[in-house]
Amino acid sequence: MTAKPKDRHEQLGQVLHLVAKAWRQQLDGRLKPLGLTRTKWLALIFISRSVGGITQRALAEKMEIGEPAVVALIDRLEKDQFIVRNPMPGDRRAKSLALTASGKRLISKIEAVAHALREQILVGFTATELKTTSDVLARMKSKIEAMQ
Amino acid sequence: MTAKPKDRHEQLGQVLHLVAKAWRQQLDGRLKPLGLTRTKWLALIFISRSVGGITQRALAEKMEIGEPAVVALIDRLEKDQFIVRNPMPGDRRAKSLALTASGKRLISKIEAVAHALREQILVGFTATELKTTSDVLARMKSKIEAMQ
DNA sequence: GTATAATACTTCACATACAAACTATTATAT
DNA sequence: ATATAATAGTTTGTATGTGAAGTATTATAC
Repeated sequence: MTAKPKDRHEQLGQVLHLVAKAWRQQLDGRLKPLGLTRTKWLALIFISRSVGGITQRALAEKMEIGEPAVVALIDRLEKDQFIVRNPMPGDRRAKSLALTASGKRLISKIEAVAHALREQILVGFTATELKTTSDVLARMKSKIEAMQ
Repeated sequence: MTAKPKDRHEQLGQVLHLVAKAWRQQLDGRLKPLGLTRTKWLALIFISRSVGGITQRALAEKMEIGEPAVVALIDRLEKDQFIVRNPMPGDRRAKSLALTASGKRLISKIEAVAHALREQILVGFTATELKTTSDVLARMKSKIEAMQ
């Protein structure tokens, strides 16, 4: 009795989670000296990449966390003086998040560290391997998301 | 100017995290009707797979979380009556974790749900694709872990 | 054989997530 | 035009994580 193809990949899900976790932990470790936690640097990156301000609602969606989590997160980042809540022109309900000068200074350091780590991790794989992996992961993501 | 190979895979890290997250969220959603959270069902699986009891320290290592997190987790699982803390023969410092009858009943349901989801996600990929992806992810994990 | 170090668990303070309920504002339906 | 919906943000309660410090027990060094 030969195992079905899929059975030979029972560990794939496990490995997937472990790699993702290890990657995050490496990045966390390297950004910690800058006084940043994962949630904080992720938020800073999303805010910096948005042009003309971003609402808390939009940030919550990009980060795939809830609005209450964003409220607390923004509270902390504001206390750190990395960002500010500005009024949103045309909608008095919403707030427009923006980096402070101090926050902007951080961003380039964050991006540099993330880029260096990615290079370190991806070196040594063939273009074909990386392409297949990217494709498979992207298709898996679509498939999972299609499950509602 | 052509992009270097690695630059074409800048999104790989992002996709990797998003797939892992989507997968976890699907599983979370399916196990929620059983009254379980991710941390709880993960702990139950590790405990059930250990023969002859497992210490909190060992569980923390398998789950890759800290000991204080395990203490709180075991408190909750004990309150749910899924597990019990037994004295560890030969070492009065340690506790031996074991499933209750109720906990054992849960395990088969958890494993069935996880297996069904994995099947759903992995169907439609070729054996080659899955093998390459598994290999790449496993090598990435080793490489990251070798960074200390 | 006792001082010291390591180990297993716990507690505390805090960061971070979710769900549900609340407030203020804006949009929609009639 | 006003009653009703939806939206943006907040608050609250609970679950879950980390780091630092504490307690009890076991192992090690001399």
